[in-house]
Amino acid sequence: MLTIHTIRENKDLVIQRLAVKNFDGEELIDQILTIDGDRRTTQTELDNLLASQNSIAKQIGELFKSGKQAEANDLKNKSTALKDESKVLSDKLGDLEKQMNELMVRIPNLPSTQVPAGRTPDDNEVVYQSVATLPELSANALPHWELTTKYDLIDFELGVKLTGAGFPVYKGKGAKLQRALINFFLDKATAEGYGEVQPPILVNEDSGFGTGQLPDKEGQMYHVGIDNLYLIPTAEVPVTNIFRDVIVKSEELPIKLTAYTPCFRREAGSYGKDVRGLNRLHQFDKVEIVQVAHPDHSYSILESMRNYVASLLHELELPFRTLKLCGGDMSFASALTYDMEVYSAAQKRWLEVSSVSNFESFQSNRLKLRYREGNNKPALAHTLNGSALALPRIVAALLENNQTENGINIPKALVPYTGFNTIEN
RNA sequence: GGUGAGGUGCCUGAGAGGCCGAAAGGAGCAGUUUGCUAAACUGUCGUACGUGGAAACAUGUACCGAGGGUUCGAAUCCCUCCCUCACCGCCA
Repeated sequence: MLTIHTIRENKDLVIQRLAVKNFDGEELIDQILTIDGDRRTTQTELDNLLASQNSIAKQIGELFKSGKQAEANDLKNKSTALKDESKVLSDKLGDLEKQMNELMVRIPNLPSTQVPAGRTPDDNEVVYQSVATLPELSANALPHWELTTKYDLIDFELGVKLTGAGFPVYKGKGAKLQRALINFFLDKATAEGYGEVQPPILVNEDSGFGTGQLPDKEGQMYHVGIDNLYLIPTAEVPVTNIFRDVIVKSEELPIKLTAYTPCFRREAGSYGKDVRGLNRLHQFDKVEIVQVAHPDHSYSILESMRNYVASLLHELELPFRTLKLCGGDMSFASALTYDMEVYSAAQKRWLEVSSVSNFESFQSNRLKLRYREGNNKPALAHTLNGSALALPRIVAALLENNQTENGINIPKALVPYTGFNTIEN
C-alpha cells in the first residue's frame, strides 16, 4: 500500500497517476485525508493526556515516599478521572486508524510514468517480438492436449481421479521434461547471481497479508483450515516474506533470490477453452526470481530481469514477445509490469509465461521491508519479482511448436537436462 | 499427542510494581591514540506515530511475543492466545 506521507504530500499527483490505472481515487483520498487530520489531532490530545497522567503518577510515587498520603490520594482521584478521558480518546484513535487502514488498502499502487494508458489487454504495448513472422505448422498439427496423450506424457483424466480437474499427472518423458525444465531454470538463475532457496509451500496468515493475497483474495488460495495455513499461489509469497519486518543495510542491496515451488491456484470462476490442457491449472510448477532493491536502481534492475527472462526463452528457441502492460491491465500492486508471452503455434495464440514487475515500495510498506543507508533513518526498499519461468505453458509451446511427423524435438539447451533429444512413440 | 522450561533491543543477557526505553558485555558506527595483519580509550548506537522546525534537531506518546485486565503507576502481578526450546511418544 501507499504511505500516508505520499498521499498527504502529493495528493493531486496521486489522483492523476491512479487515473492511468482507470482508478478514480478522488473521493477515497479525500476521505483518507479527512480521517488522517482527525487522527493526528486526536493523537496529540491523547498524548498530552497521557503525558500528564505519567507525570502525576511520578508525583504520587514521590509523595508516598515522603509520607504525604493525603496529597497522594488527591492526585490519585485526579489521575483516575484523566484515565477515563484518555480511554475515550484512545478508542477513538484506534477506530480512526482502523478506518484509515481499511481505506488505504483499497488504493492500488501508482503506475510508473512509463506505463501506457489503456483499459484492456489490447492496449498493452508490444515492446519486443523475437521473430518477424510467426511460425506456421502443417495443417494436421495437434494442440498440446492431444500431443500429451499421443506421446503418453500427461494423463489429465488420472489427475481428475486422484484430485480433480487442473491437477495433471505427468508421466515418463513428460515427467522428465518437468524435472529438466526446473533444473534448467534454477541453474540459469543461480548463474545469474540469484541465491537459491527452497521455501515452505504453505504459509501463515501474516505472510498472506505481507504480499497482499489477504485479506481480499483468499478465495484464490487453497486454505488448510485445521491449521489455518494457505497453499502458496506463487513462490513470491514465502520468498518475499523472508524480508517482512526486516531492515537491511543498503550495501547488501540488491538481494537476489530464486526458488522453485509448486504453485496452487483455485482460479475460481474460470472456465472455457482458455483452461484446456495446460493453459490453466490448479497446481503447476514455477521458478520465481525476486529482488530487493535500492529505490534508485529498481528500474534498471527491472530491465535486467526482463532481459534475463527473454534470454531463457531465446535459449528454449520459443517465439515470444514482451508486452509493457497498460494501466488497465496491470495488477493492483505493480508500478510497471512486463509480460512475456510465447506463441503457441497449434493454438495460434500467445500464452503468458512470465510477468516481471517492479512494485516499488508498495509491497515493502506492507511488509515493513526497509533498508538503512549509513546511520540514516530506515527507508522503504523496492521489491521486484518475475516468473523465470512457469512450466505448463512453456511445455505446451515446446510440444506444439516442435512437433514433427516423427516426434517432438527438444531444444538443444534442454537436452543435457532431459537426456533425450526427441519424444517419439 | 504428553510433560516441563521459556519468549526483553542487532546478539548474549540482567531487571521481579515507581529511580526502566530498559544494566552489563559483544557486534556495528564515529573519533582519539599506539602503531601494523591488530589493540586501547572516548563517544554513539531501537522503531513507529504525533508536535515544533526548511533542515539539523528538540520534544511528547507508544512498544520488553500478541491481546485483555488489576493499579495513581506494569517488562515486572492476573487472564487468554501465539510461538520457541527440551524430554517422552509417533514418524519420512
